[in-house]
Amino acid sequence: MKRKVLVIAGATAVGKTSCSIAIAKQFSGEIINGDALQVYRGLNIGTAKITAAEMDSIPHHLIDTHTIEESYHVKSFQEEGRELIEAITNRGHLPIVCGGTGLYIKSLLYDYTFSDQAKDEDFIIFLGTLSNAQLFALLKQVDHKACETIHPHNRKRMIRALEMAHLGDKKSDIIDRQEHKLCYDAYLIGLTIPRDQLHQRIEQRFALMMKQGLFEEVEGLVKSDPNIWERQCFQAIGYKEWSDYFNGKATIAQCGEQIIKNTKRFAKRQDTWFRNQLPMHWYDTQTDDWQKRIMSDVEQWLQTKGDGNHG
RNA sequence: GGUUCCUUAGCUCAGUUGGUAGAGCAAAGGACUGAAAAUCCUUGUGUCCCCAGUUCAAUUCUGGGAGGAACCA
Repeated sequence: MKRKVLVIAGATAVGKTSCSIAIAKQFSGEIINGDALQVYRGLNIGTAKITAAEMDSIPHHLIDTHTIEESYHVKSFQEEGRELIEAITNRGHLPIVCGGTGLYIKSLLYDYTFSDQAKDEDFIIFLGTLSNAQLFALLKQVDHKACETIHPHNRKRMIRALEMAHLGDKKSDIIDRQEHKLCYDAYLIGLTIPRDQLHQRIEQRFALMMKQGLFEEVEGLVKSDPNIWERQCFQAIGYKEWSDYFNGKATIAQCGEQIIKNTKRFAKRQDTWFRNQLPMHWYDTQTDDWQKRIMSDVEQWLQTKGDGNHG
């Protein structure tokens, strides 16, 4: 029988965190963070990370597990997430994945496979010297099928596919070998709210972040690490935008505008992902009874036998 | 009060020697299998401020009106 996993997903600032706490309390759950950037210690305000007080003694996992010098990847998330689901289930608790990183959540729930092969840095450096057209031509030779889904301008994807082929397992072959079915008896909750209201919430939340000391947090990180701008974690919205300020190219207000704009775009991409990539059950947080409906739907789902046919 | 200039997409502005219009930004939609808060793709009908005149035809020319800007009193 498949393990039960509850997922709470949706765009940034819809209210996933408070929803997850309410559900965890009701069904004795433990929360697995599904946000790519909340694993980094020190990135707190800008990632809207849950505070110890907000956790309300609900166990949380995959938060603050990495330093800002480290890099985190889907593969690690998938491995650690699966181990956690196992452990939490064995404890008699309900695993609840809560977050907004679509790829992470999908790779955890489905049979995505990532090889163990080590990187060939020299090869990647070589690929970096090629033009887009050259990369595409090369990919066409080694993995013709992958070309169908990778746009010839998307360097990152072309380089990765070429790397996979170089290491001996083509991207298209790996995908063909998968069943593309849920590995768990998962119930996916998608939180949503009309776009214009989400935009308002994003603006309000940014103002709150500034009040809570976002700028000071960034300033502290900049002072503590001379290479901070090259760190993977500093491609996060709410952090990367400040480089213009520290270079003297923008004011604090201008950086703030940029952060709000990027957050709105990000929220749109998240919506698109969850809408089209995963079998979500949507709940509009504008309706009065959305929490009640979630509680009763989850209750019902918990009583079914794990056949994985939800969604 | 006078003179000159301005009014076109959500915003900033091009433009049409008269044949109903297009850039940037914003926005919307989409893709996504080891950076994913990343990376990449697609999308422009709008009373061309209002009214009247000239004209086969006016957003474009003429007159009037409204709103705005600068300068002069």
